Amino acid sequence: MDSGLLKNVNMFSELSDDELKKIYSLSSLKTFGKGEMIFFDTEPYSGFYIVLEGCVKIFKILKDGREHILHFVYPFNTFAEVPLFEQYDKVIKDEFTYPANSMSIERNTRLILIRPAVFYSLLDKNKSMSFKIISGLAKKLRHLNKHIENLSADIPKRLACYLLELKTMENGKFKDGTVELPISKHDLAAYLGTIDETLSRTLKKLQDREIIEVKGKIIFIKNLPALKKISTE
Amino acid sequence: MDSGLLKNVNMFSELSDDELKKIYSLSSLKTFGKGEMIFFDTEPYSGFYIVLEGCVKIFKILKDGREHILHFVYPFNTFAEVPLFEQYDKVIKDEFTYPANSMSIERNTRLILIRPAVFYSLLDKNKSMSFKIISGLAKKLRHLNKHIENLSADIPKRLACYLLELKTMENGKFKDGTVELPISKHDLAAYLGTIDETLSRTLKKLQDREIIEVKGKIIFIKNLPALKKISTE
DNA sequence: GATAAAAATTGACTTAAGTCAAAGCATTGG
DNA sequence: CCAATGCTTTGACTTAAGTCAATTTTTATC
Repeated sequence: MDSGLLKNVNMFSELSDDELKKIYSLSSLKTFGKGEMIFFDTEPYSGFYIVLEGCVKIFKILKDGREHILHFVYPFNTFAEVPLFEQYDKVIKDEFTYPANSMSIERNTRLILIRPAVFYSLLDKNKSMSFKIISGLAKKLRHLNKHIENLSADIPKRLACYLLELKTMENGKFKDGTVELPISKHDLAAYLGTIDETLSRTLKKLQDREIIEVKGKIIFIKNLPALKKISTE
Repeated sequence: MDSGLLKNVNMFSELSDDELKKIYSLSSLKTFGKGEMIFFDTEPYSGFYIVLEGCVKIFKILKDGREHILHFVYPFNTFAEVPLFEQYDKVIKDEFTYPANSMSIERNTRLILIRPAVFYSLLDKNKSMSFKIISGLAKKLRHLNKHIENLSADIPKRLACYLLELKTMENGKFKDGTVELPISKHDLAAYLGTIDETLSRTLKKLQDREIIEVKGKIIFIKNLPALKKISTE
């Protein structure tokens, strides 16, 4: 009986045999060949996975077609559990998608899929605070994830993403498309993973192309569609 | 009384006024000027911080002196809480250091320092499973953190780090300094944030310098000190 | 308001790493 | 055992972004 294997999963290590059997009976066992996709990042979230055998890669496809791998997952580790802690309501309503793609990279990868409802009922005893902490950590994970994604793009793109994010955050502070950098240009350069000179030149290039206008820390966005294009292309 | 401010901290939002007062009385209030260091990543861990006012940057100093910022932290958010969930024993014994550096980037940054013991006694009600989940998330956070760090290094360094990590992981599989890549070179390239050709050339360069010898997925480490040097310089 | 100090910009140069195209190896299945 | 497909390597070329050095602009302080 495979349910005993679940004891090797850190998260479940202190559950009773009965509880393990129940989880097992409520979950799906799936087998994948090498190179088979497990899920895409466009797909609605339907639960997290435990690797019993084989290996899985978690990755993003960059716009230019390259793939950027975030994790390899080995037996008795879980993946795609983070969305469970992000926004309970949305997960329950199937309004969430997987945060990345996953593919089996071994011939005989065996997985267990744990559905959200099964997991939430387990978690039911430990409420409030612990859940909040987890939620906070999940947010940071998500943030770092995005950061990594940004770091493999070129500087104009990273800058465009930052400006657009800033515009969303500051929403309402200025009527028009103006944003104000909340940090020094030196700090912004370091945040974008580059150096002062390059940031300066990149800002200038965008200004010469009439996409933005820079006045110290105040930046007028003169051509929003163009900026959006840079941030996605 | 400042203890009421703590209700704005997500993690504490459901605690009673008495509990908040207790936390406040057991913690230290600190004020920093712009550019003042809050902690270094070489310093023993002594608790996590809550920003009441101002702004803090969390960053790593790269070997060439550049700084790479991981987060900005704004009022009512916490930072340096992750070590609390990593290895309880080590935190308690002061064997942990902060995972990054932090500096105030505003004139009048006010912070509260929460010591581990205070926090753990709060958490005491929610044990076992929730704690394990948190611990799992924390591990991934740490992993992503390292990944980001790697991405701002050049490819030879990223590769050297990977090989050394692999050597540690596989410890004992081979007697000598040999390692076996557990993934395809294509996947390794994507994991290192580069492309197949560059990985191939980088391996060759290391081989020409007699630091390693590549035979398919088997890699003999012929000059460990040199590899270590590349991974740190 | 003058002067010092810090922050930001600019130019000339270098280099790491990506692109494109082609060839060479190796697995694997019929 | 040999096609056939998928990995891996190599070469020639391009380009984004970093370095170094100097200057200009902005900000703070007496």
